[in-house]
Amino acid sequence: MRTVKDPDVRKQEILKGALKVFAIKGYDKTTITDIARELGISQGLCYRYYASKEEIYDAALEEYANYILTSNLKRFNDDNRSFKEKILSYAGNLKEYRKPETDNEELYELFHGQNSQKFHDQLMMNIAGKLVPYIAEELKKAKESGEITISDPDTYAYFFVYGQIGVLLNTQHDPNSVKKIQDMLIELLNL
Amino acid sequence: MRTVKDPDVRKQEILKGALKVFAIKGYDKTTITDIARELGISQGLCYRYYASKEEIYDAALEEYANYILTSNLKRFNDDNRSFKEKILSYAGNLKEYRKPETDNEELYELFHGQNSQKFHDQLMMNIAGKLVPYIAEELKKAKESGEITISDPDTYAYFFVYGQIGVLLNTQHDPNSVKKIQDMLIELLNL
Amino acid sequence: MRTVKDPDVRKQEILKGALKVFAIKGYDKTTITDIARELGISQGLCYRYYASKEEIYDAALEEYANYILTSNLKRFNDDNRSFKEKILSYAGNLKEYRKPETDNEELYELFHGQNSQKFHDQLMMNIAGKLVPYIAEELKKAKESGEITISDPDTYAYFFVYGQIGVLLNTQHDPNSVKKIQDMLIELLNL
Amino acid sequence: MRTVKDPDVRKQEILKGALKVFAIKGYDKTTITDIARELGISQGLCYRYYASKEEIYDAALEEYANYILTSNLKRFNDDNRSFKEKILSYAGNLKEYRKPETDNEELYELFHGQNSQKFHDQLMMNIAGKLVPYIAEELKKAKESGEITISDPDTYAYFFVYGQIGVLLNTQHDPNSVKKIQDMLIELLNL
DNA sequence: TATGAATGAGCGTTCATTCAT
DNA sequence: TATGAATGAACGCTCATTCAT
Repeated sequence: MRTVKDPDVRKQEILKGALKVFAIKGYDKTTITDIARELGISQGLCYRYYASKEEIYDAALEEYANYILTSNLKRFNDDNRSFKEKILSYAGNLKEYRKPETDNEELYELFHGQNSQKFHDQLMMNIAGKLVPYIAEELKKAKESGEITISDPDTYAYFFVYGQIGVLLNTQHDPNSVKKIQDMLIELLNL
Repeated sequence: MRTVKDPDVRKQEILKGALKVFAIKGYDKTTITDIARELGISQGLCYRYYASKEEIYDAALEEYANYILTSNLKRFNDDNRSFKEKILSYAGNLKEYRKPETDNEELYELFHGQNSQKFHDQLMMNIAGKLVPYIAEELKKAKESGEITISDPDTYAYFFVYGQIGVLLNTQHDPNSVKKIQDMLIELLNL
Repeated sequence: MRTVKDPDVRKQEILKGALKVFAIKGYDKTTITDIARELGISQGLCYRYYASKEEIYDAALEEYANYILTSNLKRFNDDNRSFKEKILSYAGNLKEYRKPETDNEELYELFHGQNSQKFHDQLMMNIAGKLVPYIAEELKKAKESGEITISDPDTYAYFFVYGQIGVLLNTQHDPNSVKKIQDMLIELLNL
Repeated sequence: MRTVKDPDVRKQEILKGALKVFAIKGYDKTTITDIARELGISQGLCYRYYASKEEIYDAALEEYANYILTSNLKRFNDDNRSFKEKILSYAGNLKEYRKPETDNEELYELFHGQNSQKFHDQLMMNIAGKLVPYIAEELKKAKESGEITISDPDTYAYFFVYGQIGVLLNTQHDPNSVKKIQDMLIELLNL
């Protein structure tokens, strides 16, 4: 059975299948055959679109990180909201990154498997790195407008992004974790 | 050339060699042969002391994490110091975890290689997890003594540990990173 | 040099090559590399068709046992022959199991090597186990028709099959062994 | 802890320990370390008395085969018994080879393990080979004395020894197997 | 474009054997 | 004589990658 598809569609499709398998089994334990079987294609085809397994992995991780970031920033960039609203909502956003509205719902469950820890951490780190500039930007604006008093917005940005991830990473099963972070932020920033 | 050594010495020696190679090349790319060659022993000998490559890796990571933690806590547990002193010094301590006084100096340079990112991250995560309880403890004491006003010390502990690591991780080449963190902490905690 | 073949053909081919090498060197001393080299293929290919060395061995032994059994039963099941004819011919059949009419002629010589003793024994045991039910069936028919007088056909079946194998095994180089067995059978069963 | 023993005692001791482990685990899966551990000695010591693992195995198998043979022949060689008594008792003897009177009782259970099949078969084959001459001798005497009428005692000897083993091998759990063989022998030989 | 049979380098691991003590 | 740490060759097996179809 030989199905011909538009190259761009195929490329995207491979990424999606790879993402799922990598998330379940982790990089090492995932084979190209696994990915091909997941998609119902041959291994050879993967190599028409990506030069190596590593390239597929990187692309898949990047893709997913961007996807999460984008859906989070949608709410974050809403200029009608105050700094306080934005900064407080972001903890909740991050927590729910695993509940995408679209067709990735099945992934939600995957990240609770044991094998996905490393993937999970890497994803978090990737997202955190991308998120920092946006938070820094907000902090700078808030500083200029006098809403908050801080010395170095960049340091704060790193600190807040990674700090929140740390809390979320370690309190995954605490339903109040978001609330606790928000309380803390209010205290710390005198909001 | 056959050199017989005390089992405990050998076991430790293997850990040290493994640590170095893992740090340089990362888990996957490191082979048992690499480790054996590094130490000038046969691969078979590694398996006399550890059951598998993974066991060696875990032991090496754990060992190093404990080493760093211990040397940091030495200063941290000094009860003559005030809360402020302790909390401010800890950022500096963490930053210098790669400059042990003893014989691990050679490792210092290793962590800048490209392949060590994953190892580095895992090490950080491991240390962070171990560190949190101590920070939480200090925060609780400071809260009770009225030095600071915070709602939930546990959340703060995660937040501060991971937040600081995030800053350090991303500003490795900024000589002022410690100073910046300290300034931020003073502001945030009104110290 | 890459030769693509039909999977079924390849699978059979591997079995045949494996059979030869196992017969020469025995299970332990045979490596997958040996088998691959014998066939002029890569070791990896063996694992595409069989999950392990043991699986290859079992399949090869089984295959050959069935082959011998089938060619023997062809003559044995000829209902035009009397019980006496059948039971006497079977010793000769078994002796000649190593002289297949088709393309296995080369195997004939192999079973005289020193290393093949274990393989040889196992093959014999396997065939014997498969043969017993047929002999038992014949004995039951002959008992019912009054051709012979025996108490327990099943016991006789085991006894006769293994007994004959024992003789053949130990008199491989005696050209009269078949004749001797036949004489004995005539005496024992008063045929 | 270093225990010095008489060389001959040690050599015998090693054989006994090896026998046990080989019987349980089979040749391949048994390591020299296993044997050494069983005996509470070092692996190195095994090599002072035997040149290789295979030599230990062969010696152990041979030793045990001889042991069983000897204890069986004790009863068999009793010249006060008639041919009929001897030939009928031998099936029972063989069946009980695994119940030695002395200190090998523990071995009795071992031969029921899954791994011991090959060892078991080899042992049987070995014993059978050794037993044939004695049976042949008895048959010749009986033929000369007119107790039985047979053409070629040697062929009969192989046939009877292997035939009986075949029955015993395949009816291990039938408590009447010995009785069935004896009935058959009486019929076949008109005893 | 797509398939999947075939390759082959390389891995983790085992263990009979050696030898410094 | 006895130990057991050390060796190293070899094994079974995996899998990213290639290529004939």
